[in-house]
Amino acid sequence: MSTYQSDLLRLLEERGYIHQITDPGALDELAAKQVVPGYIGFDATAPSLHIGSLVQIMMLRRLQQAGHKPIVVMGGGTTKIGDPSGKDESRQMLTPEMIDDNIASIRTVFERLLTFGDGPTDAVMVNNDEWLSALGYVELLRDVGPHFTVNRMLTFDSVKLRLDREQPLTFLEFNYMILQAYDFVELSRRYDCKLQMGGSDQWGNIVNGMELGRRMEGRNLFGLTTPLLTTADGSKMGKTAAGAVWLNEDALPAYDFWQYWRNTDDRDVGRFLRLFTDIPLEEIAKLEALQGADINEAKTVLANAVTAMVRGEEAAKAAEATAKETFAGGGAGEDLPTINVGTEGKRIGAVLTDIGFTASNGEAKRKLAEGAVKLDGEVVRDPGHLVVVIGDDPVRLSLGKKKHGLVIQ
RNA sequence: GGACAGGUGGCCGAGUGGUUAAAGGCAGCAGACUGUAAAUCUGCCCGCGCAAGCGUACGCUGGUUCGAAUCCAGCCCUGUCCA
Repeated sequence: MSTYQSDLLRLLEERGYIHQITDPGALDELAAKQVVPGYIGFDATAPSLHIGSLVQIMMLRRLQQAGHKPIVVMGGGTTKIGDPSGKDESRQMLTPEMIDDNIASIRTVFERLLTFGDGPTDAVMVNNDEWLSALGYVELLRDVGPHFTVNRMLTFDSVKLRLDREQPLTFLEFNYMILQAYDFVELSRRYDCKLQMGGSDQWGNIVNGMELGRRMEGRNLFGLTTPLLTTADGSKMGKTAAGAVWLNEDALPAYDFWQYWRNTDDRDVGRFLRLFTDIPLEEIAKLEALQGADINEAKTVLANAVTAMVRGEEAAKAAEATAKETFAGGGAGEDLPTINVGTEGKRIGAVLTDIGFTASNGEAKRKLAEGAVKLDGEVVRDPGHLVVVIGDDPVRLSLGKKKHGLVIQ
């Protein structure tokens, strides 16, 4: 299987990105002899992507590392429609301004991971709204419509799922796949884009795009999907109780981001190191081989590498230092969340909620009753307890073993 | 437009007039055990309040009743079938 001649496919293969490829042989040949522009589409529904998208972003990074051209397609236009796949309900509509703001915010993360510019292998970011909004309805029906049969559209998982679950699928959403397919055609015209990548759930959409390209323009296009990434316990990546693990700093502090990786399941460590870091494979093999508690070392390496890449070297260092002090030393690092209670002090329940450890005063009280709350290592159970800080020394506040923060005056 | 079925807490899903803040499951949080892992066991799991207590909640709006998620009417939404 791993007899690829191109750097690209070898790299993707050995690091575990490949689930399916439409025509591996031909793509391999192409990638070995020329620069292959490839794209992945991203959602613009929120001001930040979360780590569920990180595999895709990494794939673009690999593409560039292997000497090809990554194209980041922001779904500004398709966001106006809403992707029906996997969603229970229709997506909420966003205003064009919100979408633009989201894209600008998301771009900051891409700029850390890809090299943008005008060179042949520099990354570019485009918004599919550019061409989708320009399409006239009649024109679209005439040019693209004939290449889709409703019969086939109905067989797509994204559609079938909704229908099977007896959930609504609006005509608007039904059109999503057509517009998405059209993206590929447009990108092949503009950038001679040859390859679309995505998660395995995008296979149908990707194939649609390829076919449309072939039928409309006679182009030979390729598709490649990654395995659907789940954690070892079977859950989808990127969601925690506190919410999604966002890539943008203002959506999730670096310390929490770092902690997410530090808490990786043992069984995922090797896989994640390959997918989400540039660490050489030999080194990963060594880390992966660590047994028992030693594997924590590998988790730290993982957390450092990913945080450094996404948030910057500084952020990673600060997060690691804080974690070390907090967990190993029993002290408190500077990077912990901090809350100010002023000179008057504040009731413990309010402090817990304000710092974000508990969602409500009620939950704070329950946790107090359970004996999960500590101030400077001392269990506090009284919900009426007033937290007062004397002088400049912060008080260390803990909920359970993992959530720590500092209370200052 | 018509007939039928349905809309319950983050999700799934019981409940069909009275301790029902609403069974059970999942997810989540905490405790024990550990390695900031997994598995397992235990507790918690609407909001406000230090507390007594209060306020919200079963699609929406009204009504019946001492009392409704449960009955009635209208409306909205979804599905299936018919036109």
